[in-house]
Amino acid sequence: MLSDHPQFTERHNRLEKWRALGVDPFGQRCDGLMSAADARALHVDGTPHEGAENAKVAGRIMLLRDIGKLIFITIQDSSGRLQIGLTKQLLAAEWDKAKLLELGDIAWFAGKVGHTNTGEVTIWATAFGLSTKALLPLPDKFHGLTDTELRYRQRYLDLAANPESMATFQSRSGMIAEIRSFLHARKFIEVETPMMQSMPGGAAARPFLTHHNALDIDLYMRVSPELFLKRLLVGGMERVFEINRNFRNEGIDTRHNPEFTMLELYEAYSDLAGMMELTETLVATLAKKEAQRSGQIGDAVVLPYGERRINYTAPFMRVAYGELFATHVGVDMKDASAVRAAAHKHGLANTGGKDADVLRGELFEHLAEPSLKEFDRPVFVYDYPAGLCPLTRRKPGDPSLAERFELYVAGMELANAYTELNDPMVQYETFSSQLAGLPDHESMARMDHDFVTALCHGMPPAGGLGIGIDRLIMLLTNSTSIRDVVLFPLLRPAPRPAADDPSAPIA
RNA sequence: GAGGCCGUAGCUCAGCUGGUAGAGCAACAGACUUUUAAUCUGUUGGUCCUGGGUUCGAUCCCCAGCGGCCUCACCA
Repeated sequence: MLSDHPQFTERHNRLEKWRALGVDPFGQRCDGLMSAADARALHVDGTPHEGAENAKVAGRIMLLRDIGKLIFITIQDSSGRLQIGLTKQLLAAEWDKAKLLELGDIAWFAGKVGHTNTGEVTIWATAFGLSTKALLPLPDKFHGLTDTELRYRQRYLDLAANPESMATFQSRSGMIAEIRSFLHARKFIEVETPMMQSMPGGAAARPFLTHHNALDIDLYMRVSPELFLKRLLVGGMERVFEINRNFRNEGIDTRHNPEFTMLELYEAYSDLAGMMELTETLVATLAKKEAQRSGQIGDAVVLPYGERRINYTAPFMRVAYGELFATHVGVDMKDASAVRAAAHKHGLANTGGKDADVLRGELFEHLAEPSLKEFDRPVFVYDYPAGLCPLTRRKPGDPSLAERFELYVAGMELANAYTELNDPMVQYETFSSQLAGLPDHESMARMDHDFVTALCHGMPPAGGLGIGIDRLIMLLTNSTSIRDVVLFPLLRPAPRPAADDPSAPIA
């Protein structure tokens, strides 16, 4: 049984009626189509009721009003919706087929673009055909699909029935194209580095483990492309970027999906300041395009996000890590004993065994980071404690600080950038001390000898930047859950229907 | 991993101090040549998430499980 849906049989009967009329219900190629939006644009002031220009469109039947010898159908394609009028008078011999069309079917229509008595732009069909018979019905034609679980599990229904969802993913695609074109204009080249790695590095995150049969080795899904992209700097690719998936075996919530898309880029001879300029320009540019798309005019770029409105007009705010720390923890970050006392006071466990910078990081996360969601502008936080950033160059004149910033928008970490560390000896020692002090899953990075070797050959001074693409899309499309900007977010597998044989082999 | 909320027809949702369920849309039969979520007449459709318990009786109360959402924890 293909489907136990209660309407499947009725629709299958309808399919047989099409066959009886000599029509292949799973159609074929259709030439000369235009989009519904383009067809609509053929209707201008002065166009007569019955129309002047010819158009041919195809799409899914979303609404159908059968008034006897006249049928109004609203089709939807990726450009939007358009009304088709089918009359017995114009279609004569094809009328039996017109009466067979039903909601959810995919069909094409050709005719002149006119309008109805009430002014609705309408193609008065003189020819049409079934492109694909739908054997299952669409969700409620008015309410769409609201069940969040079904929206994620059956995204095709969400896209077909909920125009806002389609719009979000169209925006996503457009924004990623913008990012590529922005970087190409700045002479970056796009590369792809391994997603399956024998040693996961570049970020302190739990990896997924998998296995290669022929080589009989375990492999990790990457948590970051960083160490490979830097090898490319050593090789002479001076400006590289990758937009691709990272995989982190951690919790799932509104801001985290186990696989997520990162933009990571490296620019030789640049530094943290260069990355800040690039980030600010890129994010402000994208926000401006989105604001224009939604009809905003003028120089200010303000986009809604949940309950608040974020102003993306450059320059963004800039605040030193230590400044936020002093304000919210109430202690000078450089005063190690005061930091330890503060950690103890705020009940952080095992204060004794931890590195002082780890304590600083924890205090910051608990006390300072929450305040970042109060800002209605993007804010760069810079000058991080060096111990939290093993792949980052120290600040000239203050080795306790690292040349790093994070960009926070609406309290979300959106971007992370560094002046990259390129001293192989410092790198080696940092790796070593990180591995010695902490359990594996907490270590900031694992020892990667080949990476150290690469640095020995010389990596140019560089700035590096990572931007969480999903989060960026969330902010710009006003989506408060990452699952609304990831087409197929990870869910627990749906329970297997009882009728299925649980021992059936998986293809 | 912890807490809160939720799960009723294909979809969107009502309902009940405990007495085995309703509406709209969709579907089916019919009417209709200018509709706009078309309208009108008639009809079909339910493991009230699953399994226990309490009770004369559970969709409703209790416990456990499954799934989802939210908050927190985890988290370059």
